[in-house]
Amino acid sequence: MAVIEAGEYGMTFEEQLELLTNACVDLHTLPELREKLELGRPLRVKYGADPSAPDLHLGHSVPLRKLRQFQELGHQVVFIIGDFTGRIGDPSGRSKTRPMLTEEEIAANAQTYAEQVGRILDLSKCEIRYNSEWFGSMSASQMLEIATHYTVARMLERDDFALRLRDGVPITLIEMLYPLVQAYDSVAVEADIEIGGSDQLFNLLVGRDIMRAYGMTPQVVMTWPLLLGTDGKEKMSKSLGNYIGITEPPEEMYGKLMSIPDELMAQYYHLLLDMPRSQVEAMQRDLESGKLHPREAKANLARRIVSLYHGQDAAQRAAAEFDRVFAQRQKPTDMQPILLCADDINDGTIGIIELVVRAGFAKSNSEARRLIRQGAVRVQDRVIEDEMANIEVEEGAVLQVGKRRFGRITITRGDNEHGRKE
RNA sequence: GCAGGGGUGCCCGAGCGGUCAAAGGGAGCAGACUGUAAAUCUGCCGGCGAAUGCCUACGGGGGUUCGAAUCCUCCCCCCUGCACCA
Repeated sequence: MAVIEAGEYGMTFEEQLELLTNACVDLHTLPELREKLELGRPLRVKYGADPSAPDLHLGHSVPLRKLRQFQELGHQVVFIIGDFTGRIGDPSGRSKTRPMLTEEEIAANAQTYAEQVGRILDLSKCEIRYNSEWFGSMSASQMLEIATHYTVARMLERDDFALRLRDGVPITLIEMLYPLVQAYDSVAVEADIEIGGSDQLFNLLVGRDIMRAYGMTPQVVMTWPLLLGTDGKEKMSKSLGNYIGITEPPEEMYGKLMSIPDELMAQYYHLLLDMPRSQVEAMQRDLESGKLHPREAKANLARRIVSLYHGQDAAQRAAAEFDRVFAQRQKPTDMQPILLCADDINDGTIGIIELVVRAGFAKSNSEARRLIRQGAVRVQDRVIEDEMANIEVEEGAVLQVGKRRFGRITITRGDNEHGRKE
């Protein structure tokens, strides 16, 4: 999974700089970065992870891929797991209380996290640190001392604090302390550089101040844009459901990538495939002039991204499958089974509503009924419009709901357990 | 602690005794159109039911009423201002 193509070694200094700063939004500061790189030693590049959300998506992959590049250039990645803060819990954001995590949960999350990160980074070369290492044994007075180095006014400069204050959304004190805690991590691990998403800019900059307060050379801060989600409107996030997980199967990933709005392609090429700006612009010109069909550009994008996580063969197969189902309107080669057993079948038939629910394509009978009324349900390519219809049960018969959900009837013998929990 | 303003469906938000499963928007789903894109248009969007309908739901408990999301009461939570304060 080469992040950097041929010629990665023996890159000139300027080439390295260009690679590392590609797509970067904030850089504090370029002269300092040069200076650090010129030291000629492996730099300590810090990245913080939140152990409460172990599911990684392509949005997370942006900084992670950047870390990978640092790694390839011989630098030391320092991965911080924020277990100390995670254990405290925090009513952060709007009104949702972030759950307190137990040690076991954090350990489990960290494990899941590591597995996923390992798909992008060479974990054997990462230094993984838990911040309870230094905070766990810290005295209250040491903790308070950290707080002497920052003012409330400066904390309120942070956009989301300012907005929440204005809108009357509560801000707890612990939230104010978080940036300091994160900043102190940089002191503890002696970070040379800290990278993150652009939403982290404030926290990363606090790190610089706190390091200075502790008599250290401030870390260089670099941030990358937050990747927009598949809806093209909001940043990619699991809770908004507009994400593409890095562990998703190739077909799924490919399909989701094909469904992004065209306007998003440039960003995805730039951030997820490291295409330099000049090339992105060239591509956009070709799209505008009609020299390049958007569909082609998107298919190429999807194939290349899927390749990163599943290899070229899988990406190729996903692409072929996609064309088969959507361009040629054929059925997918693999369909999820709809398990039915003798109990479910009356005189060789099953009610269409029950079938749709059983297949998992509707959460309730009402929903199934609606789908049928709307002409979304097909059995063996025939639209079923009568919600009372009984369907002949045949092994291998295909149920389709909407454009993309397919299931294949599979008859099982023996007692039926699914669907009737009592 | 005092005063005032709030808590409504997945989210935002209107309703302020019956006509409320609750306006409107967003999200979601489906249909049309397409490049499974976006945009647009149409429909759906608590559960059970073939259906008249029934059940559950407007922070929680109790009450008034023929009838409560709407009124009273207690409790919980949030916000704002004032007071208090190391």
